[in-house]
Amino acid sequence: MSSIVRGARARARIEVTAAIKEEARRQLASEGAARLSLRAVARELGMVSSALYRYFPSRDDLLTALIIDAYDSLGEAAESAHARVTDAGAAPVERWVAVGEAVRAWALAHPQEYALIYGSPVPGYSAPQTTVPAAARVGLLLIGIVRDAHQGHALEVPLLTDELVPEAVRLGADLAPDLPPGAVAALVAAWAQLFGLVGFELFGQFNRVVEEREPFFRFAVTRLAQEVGLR
Amino acid sequence: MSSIVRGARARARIEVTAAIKEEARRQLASEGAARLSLRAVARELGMVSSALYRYFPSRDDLLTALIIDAYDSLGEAAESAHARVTDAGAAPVERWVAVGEAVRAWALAHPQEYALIYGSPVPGYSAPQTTVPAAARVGLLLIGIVRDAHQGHALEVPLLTDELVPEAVRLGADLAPDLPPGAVAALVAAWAQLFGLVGFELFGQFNRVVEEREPFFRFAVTRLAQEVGLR
DNA sequence: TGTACATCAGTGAACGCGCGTTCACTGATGTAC
DNA sequence: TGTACATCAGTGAACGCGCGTTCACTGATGTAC
Repeated sequence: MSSIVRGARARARIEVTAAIKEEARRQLASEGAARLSLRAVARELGMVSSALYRYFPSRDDLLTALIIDAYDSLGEAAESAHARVTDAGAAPVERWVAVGEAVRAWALAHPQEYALIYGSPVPGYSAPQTTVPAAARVGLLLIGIVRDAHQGHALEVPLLTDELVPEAVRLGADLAPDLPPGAVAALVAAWAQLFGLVGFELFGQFNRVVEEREPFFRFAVTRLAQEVGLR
Repeated sequence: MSSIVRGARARARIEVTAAIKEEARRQLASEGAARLSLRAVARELGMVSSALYRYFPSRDDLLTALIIDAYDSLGEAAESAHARVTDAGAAPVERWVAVGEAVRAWALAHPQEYALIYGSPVPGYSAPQTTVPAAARVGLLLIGIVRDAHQGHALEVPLLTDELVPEAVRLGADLAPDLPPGAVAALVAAWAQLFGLVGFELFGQFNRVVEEREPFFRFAVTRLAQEVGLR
């Protein structure tokens, strides 16, 4: 069966599945993940709650689908921002900053979806392995930037402490065997710190502290790029 | 009335209030903030749920009390770790690292309380101003370390970008008028980034990525200290 | 020191609500011959 | 092309559960005289 010619059933299934996720995302935005309710989603769609079970075997499976979508949506936003500046010939630092700013912009535009993937875990729910590839996209993008800088001999490799050498070597072998371990270790730290900046702004820790958030973020994320060794 | 000689009522009130918070904290640890239930707390204490209303006018007020306690508990842990190394004559970088490690250790020991204060906001709840002083303790500690380094002429003041100067000046005036604005801006960024490292570890982003977490954290938090200008 | 009254912690029933999930069913869509 | 049967989306009722909050009450503790 081609992917275009389809029976009414197959087409309807795709559309209804999309509508369920869309409505669930809407409720996520106003209520948060903990209060996401299958019954409320069904009600809003004019269905009976038990009908949702034709599409998602349980509430957790719906959550998982939303999580994967959120990672993918964020990943796509970051990737396309990165592609835009790369095509314009931007240097590694600018590419790093562009990714950082895309992550921040996406987070501000989708706060509850951001909370779903980078906030406190939903109690009683543990994300299955299926979320891993989508979750890795931003990280891979950052690795790619550092790799390009390294290949262009434009990477100042961060120094390691003795104590971290074995773990840095292991990390390097896992994530980017072609990069110096010091760069990989600094990169992983910067990756976590980037989301620290975004989370603090989004979750209100900057209220009554930082006011001009855009320039502040640009300042901080540029310094992160330099920390990793980009110039 | 002295604070020691008290009637049975006053003493009982203090004890019961403490018992309610303690049990609530226990439930927080196993269920998370969103599932914290007054009825469950009362049940566990052998009381009737309506009796809790003699102590906390609503669920949100209980949450607020837990939030303040959590900030204070974290603040105390950080302050006493800091005092310990300071008394031993540690340099600013070591003091910074000690505070960072205390924050991480507290977070690992109290994950749900950490999530309550630094994780995604609880939907429908907004923290009142009463939480502010407790929330500021770690930040003030970090400012103090940078101030001491500056007074001892051991601070390498971070450079500002032109675009951030006005905000950095404002931040400086607000938080530490005696410090150079560049140091304050870098400090605020490092503060957010510190919690980014802790949050990523705690909320599972480091699973299957970073394995030797203690040396990794020490590496990253030491670099943060250097970023701020500590030597 | 004893008594009358005021305070207040805790009870138990109730209100009104929402939730996830199961199950037997109806009726429309799809498939094999 | 037409018919018999299989598939499956959606229904409606039900199960069993938990929640926050209010309210009139009882009885112990505290206070004033």
